[in-house]
Amino acid sequence: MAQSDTVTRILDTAEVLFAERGFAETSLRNITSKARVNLAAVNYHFGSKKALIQAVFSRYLDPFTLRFHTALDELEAQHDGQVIPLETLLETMATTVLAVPAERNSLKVFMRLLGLAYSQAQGHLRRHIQQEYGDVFTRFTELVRQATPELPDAERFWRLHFMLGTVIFTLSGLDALRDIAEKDYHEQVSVRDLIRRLRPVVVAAMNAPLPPTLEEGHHANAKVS
Amino acid sequence: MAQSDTVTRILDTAEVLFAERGFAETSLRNITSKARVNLAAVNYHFGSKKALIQAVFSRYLDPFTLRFHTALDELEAQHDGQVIPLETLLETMATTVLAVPAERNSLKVFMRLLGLAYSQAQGHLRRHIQQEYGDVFTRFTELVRQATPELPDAERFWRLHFMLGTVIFTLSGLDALRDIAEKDYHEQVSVRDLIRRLRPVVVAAMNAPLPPTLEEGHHANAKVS
Amino acid sequence: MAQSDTVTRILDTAEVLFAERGFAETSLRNITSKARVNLAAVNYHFGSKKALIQAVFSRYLDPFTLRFHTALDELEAQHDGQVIPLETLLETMATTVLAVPAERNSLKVFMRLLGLAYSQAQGHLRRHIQQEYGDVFTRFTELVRQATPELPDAERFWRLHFMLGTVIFTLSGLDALRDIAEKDYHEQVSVRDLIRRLRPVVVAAMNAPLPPTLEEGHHANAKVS
Amino acid sequence: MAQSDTVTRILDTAEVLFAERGFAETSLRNITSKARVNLAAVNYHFGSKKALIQAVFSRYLDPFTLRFHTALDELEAQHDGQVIPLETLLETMATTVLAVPAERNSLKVFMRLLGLAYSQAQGHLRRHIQQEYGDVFTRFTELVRQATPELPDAERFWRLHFMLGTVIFTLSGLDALRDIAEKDYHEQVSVRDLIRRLRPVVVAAMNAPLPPTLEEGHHANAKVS
DNA sequence: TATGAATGAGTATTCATTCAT
DNA sequence: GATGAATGAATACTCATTCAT
Repeated sequence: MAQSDTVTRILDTAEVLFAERGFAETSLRNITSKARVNLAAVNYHFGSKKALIQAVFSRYLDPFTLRFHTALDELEAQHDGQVIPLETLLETMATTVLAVPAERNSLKVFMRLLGLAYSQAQGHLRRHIQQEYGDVFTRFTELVRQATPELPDAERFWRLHFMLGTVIFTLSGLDALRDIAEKDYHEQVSVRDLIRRLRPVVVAAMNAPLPPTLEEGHHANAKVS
Repeated sequence: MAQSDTVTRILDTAEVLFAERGFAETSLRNITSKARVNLAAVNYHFGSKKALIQAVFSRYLDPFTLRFHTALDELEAQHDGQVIPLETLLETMATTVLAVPAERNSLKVFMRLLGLAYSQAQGHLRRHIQQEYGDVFTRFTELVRQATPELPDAERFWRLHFMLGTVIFTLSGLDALRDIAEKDYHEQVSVRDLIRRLRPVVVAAMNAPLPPTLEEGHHANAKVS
Repeated sequence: MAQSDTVTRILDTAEVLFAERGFAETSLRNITSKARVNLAAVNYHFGSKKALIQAVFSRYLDPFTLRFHTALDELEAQHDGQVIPLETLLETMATTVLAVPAERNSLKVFMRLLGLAYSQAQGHLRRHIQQEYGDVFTRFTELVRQATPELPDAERFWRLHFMLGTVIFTLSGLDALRDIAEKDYHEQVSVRDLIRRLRPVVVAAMNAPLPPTLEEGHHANAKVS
Repeated sequence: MAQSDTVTRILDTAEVLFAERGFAETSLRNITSKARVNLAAVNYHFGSKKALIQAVFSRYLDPFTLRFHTALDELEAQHDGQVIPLETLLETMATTVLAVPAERNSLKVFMRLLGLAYSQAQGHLRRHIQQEYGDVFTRFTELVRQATPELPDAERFWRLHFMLGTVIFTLSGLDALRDIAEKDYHEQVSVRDLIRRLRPVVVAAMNAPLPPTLEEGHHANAKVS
């Protein structure tokens, strides 16, 4: 158990420090000294810093993938071949996202990590995530496609990413925003509260009217790369 | 020209490398060697790496602030005390954002930098931006407030940040997304094209129905920190 | 032995180089390259250059403090509550000072280091010495007080420091002075020889007549800051 | 006059900073920025940092040498071939030392600088001082020799340096000692006050009985290098 | 005469990783 | 299975000095 304990303490400490400072700004010394673990333990147990970063993500994403597949299985069984409404799909995803960290650490940390995964120069991480967890997202987007037949494929693709940006940006920068919100509007904002606010916005965004096509749109008058 | 040249080359190189790899992952050696400039030149001209980072932002944000203030002045003059419609405000902002980098480097870099500013552990940078450029955003949000009187203040605050997330996330991760989009949908996506797609989404999101209040909403059944 | 060896070699080399050139003029590169040790070893074993400087002193002062306390214990036991004569106290201190470096390196190095500790801009070092080794000096000065009841406290304070200056200045600049002395007076001067010369001078200085009080002294006629 | 002004400001600033922190710890940047002078000015006007250090000393020592020679001329004229008493010689030296800085900056700075000259690794400085100002000290020690005919030459040499140590150590570390003295003995100590205390001590020290010769002294029983 | 720009060599320190035990 | 010691490479930054103007 001593080994397992060491591994767990490294992961627990690493995820918090990564979320707080980013990957490059968190040294193995930071992690091992805060975790009260030998400096060489990370390389011993994980092999490298990169592998540790991936392990931190796996601890969240593995159970998420499992649960999400199960939830989608149930949804499909319930609807028995019929189209699952968009709102139900989004609802299900939100519920699953919320459920996983509830078992473990905090949702905030998870979201910070997701934000970092996108913004920081960790190509290996993006590749790792894409490779290990791409399937469930492909399945999900296919269901979304069926739920929004009127949307051109490209439009749907972009809108899904618009919304991904909304969610990740907001939840990963939650602390800073929450501070401002509380100071200016004297409001206590919980993650659950934020999800409540997100729902109608996301739905409205997905159902927004289509943009004018390029032909009938305004003429570009400046070159922008 | 000698001084100006060195300073400019440092800034040009730094902004590209920062955008590609992030701040911590870009060393002064990286910058100076790629810019073909002496290693000590950064500290000579800027004082520190932090100051260089801030200078990179200032080169975008200074002209942006200037132009945006001017544009808002014009808008207010045109509407002569009457409320400026939300779409006009968003349109104006988009135009200004597009105009500035067009004079300089690329919009993509600017957006990547903005994304990094939010996600990376650069407290000094967030403070610097807030302090130097907070005014024009305050002015803008006040105009948005007048354009959306039916929205509660807190709701407007969050929706603006939802949309900020959408824009920054999408535009800052543009390259990766564009690759996928082109592969899957055989579509060439320009920034201008993306802005066209963003417009109806943002408007719809801002005008989405209000969420149910907490009292009448679903009961929370899981604790999420 | 590996660890002990590296640490010892760093300390041995550092104390010699510090004594020769001073702290600021001795770089960690100087030390590690001369000690045939990895450049990072100093930071690994000591944490910082400051800590190394303090460690160099501790290696002398720790055994000195121990021995001096023991010697004073013995003196007090011998005199059984009666006042210990000043000359005995000075004799004991001299003997202890001589004994410690005899076990280790050279007295000359120790004295050079002490001189540096006072003259160089190493506030941290003065604080460290004061804090770690202040007790034994307090004990010593208290015994000196009892041995010289006729001296006003302030006068005794200053005279002790006058003598400290004599000893440290002479012994720390020993090499240069010795060169001159040998050239001019064809005399081989050992440290032991110098101590012999110091004894009557120090005793006479401590027992010098009191200066005229300010009131009856010469009137100051020039302002000196 | 602009040039002269620049030179003076550099010298004024340099002597203060050198006295506060030492030579190595004071950079040309420190000096020039505090003096509000161009960074290249030191090298322009003095040629190098070493030359600046020497110039700082010359500004004190040149007038000192002049005055001291004059004072000794007068003394010799007054005593007309007869031996000048030791106390008179010491008195004259003290007066001259006090007089020079009174015209310029502070005595404390001068003494700090003298202390540094001895303790810091500035071989060039010691050589410079010896070479430029050795004569007047040779003249002075010859007069001291005549005033103390009973002292063996070597003994006189050492005692003079003992006293040099007393004076330089005390006056150069004055600030720290003054702080302690004021805290412990509630005494305000001026330099003039300290000189008053030094006088009887130095005289007593110079007149101390001769030490036992080596033959009749205690036998050394430990080798000390 | 004076200075802003530039530079090559240097500083202490930190890094992830390796290795012998 | 685990760890203290060690290391080579890199980090940001500072230095005194030079040089073109």
